[in-house]
Amino acid sequence: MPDVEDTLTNALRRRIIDGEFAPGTRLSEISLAEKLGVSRNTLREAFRVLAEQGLIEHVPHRGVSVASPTVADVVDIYRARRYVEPAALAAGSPLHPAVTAMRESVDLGETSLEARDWRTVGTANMAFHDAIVALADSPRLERLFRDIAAELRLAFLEIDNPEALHAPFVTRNRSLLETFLEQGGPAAAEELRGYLILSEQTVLGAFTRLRRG
Amino acid sequence: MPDVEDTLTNALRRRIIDGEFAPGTRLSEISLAEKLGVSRNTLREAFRVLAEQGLIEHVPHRGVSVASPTVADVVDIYRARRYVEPAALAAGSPLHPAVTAMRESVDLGETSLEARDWRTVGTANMAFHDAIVALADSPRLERLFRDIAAELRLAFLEIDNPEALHAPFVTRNRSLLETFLEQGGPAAAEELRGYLILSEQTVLGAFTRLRRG
DNA sequence: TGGCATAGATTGTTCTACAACAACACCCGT
DNA sequence: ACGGGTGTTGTTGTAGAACAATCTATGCCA
Repeated sequence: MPDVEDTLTNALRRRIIDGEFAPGTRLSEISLAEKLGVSRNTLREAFRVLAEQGLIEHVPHRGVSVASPTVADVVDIYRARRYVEPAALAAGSPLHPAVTAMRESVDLGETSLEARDWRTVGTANMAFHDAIVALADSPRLERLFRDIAAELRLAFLEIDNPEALHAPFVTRNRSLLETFLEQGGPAAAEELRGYLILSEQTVLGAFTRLRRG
Repeated sequence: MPDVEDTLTNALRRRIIDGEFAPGTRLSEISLAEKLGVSRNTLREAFRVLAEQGLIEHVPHRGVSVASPTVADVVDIYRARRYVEPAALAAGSPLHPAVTAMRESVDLGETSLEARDWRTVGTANMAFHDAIVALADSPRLERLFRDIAAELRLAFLEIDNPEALHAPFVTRNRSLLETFLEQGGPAAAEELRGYLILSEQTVLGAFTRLRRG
C-alpha cells in the first residue's frame, strides 16, 4: 500500500505508468528536479522508492532510467501471476467485496471496447485482475501484484498495438466472471490458467516481433 | 535482487534483522546518521528503500521505526507463503540447483540443533524455505519471499523462546526433503501445507502469549 | 585506425539552513 | 485540581550549494 500522501513519488509513478517517459528513458536528476520543482535530494528519495518497486532501474554512477522490461521480465511476471491469481480466484468467495470491483471492471472494459478506447480497456483489464488478487485479502500479495502490473504496463507501452493487446480479453473477462459466479472458484481458476497462458503468448508474440522488426 | 554494492542499505538491513535495533525502536535520523558516519540525506535514502521492503515503518513527520509485526502481519505473511511455497515445491524439479541448497540447509539445521545454537537453526530454517522458493526460478517471487522472511524474523525477535520456535521444524525439514525426492513435488507440497499451518500456529501462539503476559 | 589521456558532465555525498509539523510542558481560567 | 488552549522544543521535510567520485565523450598521438 503506497502512501497516498507521498505526492512526489506517486506523481512520478503515475507519469511513468502513463507513458510520459518512455521505457528506457534516462531520468536526469538535475533537469527532472527542476522540471518537477523539487530539490535533487527529494527527487533521489523518490527514485529509491520507485527503483524498489521495479519501475525504474538504478545503476550506480549512471543514474536511473525508466524500466524497459525484457522478454525474461515478461516471462517472470506471468509466472508470478500464475502463482497468485488462479489460487486467489479458486479460494475466493462470491460474496467478497472485490467481486463488485470485478463486475465494474468488466463493465468498463465492455463500454470502452465499444468506444474503441484501448487505453481504458487496458486499465479496466488490469483493474479486473487486481480485483481477483484482492479476493485473497492479502496486503502483501496485493502489493506484489501492484508492482508487477506496473511493470507490465511498461511492457505494453513499448507495444503500440493496444487493440490486439487488450481487446481479446474483454469477453474473456466477462466469461471468467460468469464462470466464477455460476460454477465456483476452482472452475474459474482453471479457466484463468488458460487465459494467462494466452495472454502471455500474446504479449510475448508482439514483443519479439517488436524487437526484431 | 538487492544491490550487494549498496553498502549502507544492506548494512542497516542486516543490523535490523540481527536484532541490533529491537522492533518498534525509533530510528532518529540525526543520531543514527552520526552513528553510522553518513549524512542525513544518505541515510534517508536508505530509509526509503527499507521502508519499501517492509523492514521499517515510516510515518510522515514522525520518522521511522523498526517494523513491529502485528498478529495481522503474521497471518498475512503465512497466507502469502501458502500461495507461493507449496506451488513452487509441487512444480519443482529434483534436479534443480536449489535442491543442493535445500540439502545444505537441512544439514546445517541438524548440526545446529545438536549444538543448541537456535539462532543458526532459525537461519537454516529460513534458508531451507528460501531454497524452496528458488525452485520456481522467479526473481519476483524470490524478492517477495526475501521481504516476507525478513519481516518474519522481526516477529521472531519479539518471541524470546527460539527453541520452541525453530527446533520442531528441523526434523520436519528433513522429512519434507525426503518426501520431495522420493515421492515427488505434489506429495511434498501437500506435506508443506500442513507444515506451514503448524508453523503459523506456533508463531501465533507464542505471539498472543507474549502480547497478553 | 586504434588506444590513451584529458575534459566535461552526472551522480554520490556532505553540509547548512530553514520551514513544517508533532509532542510535550506550561499557563490560565474555571 | 482539572481541562483546554498556547507556546516551546525537538524532529522531520525540503532546498540549495559545494565538492568528490565516477562515467562518457572528445580529441590527440602513435
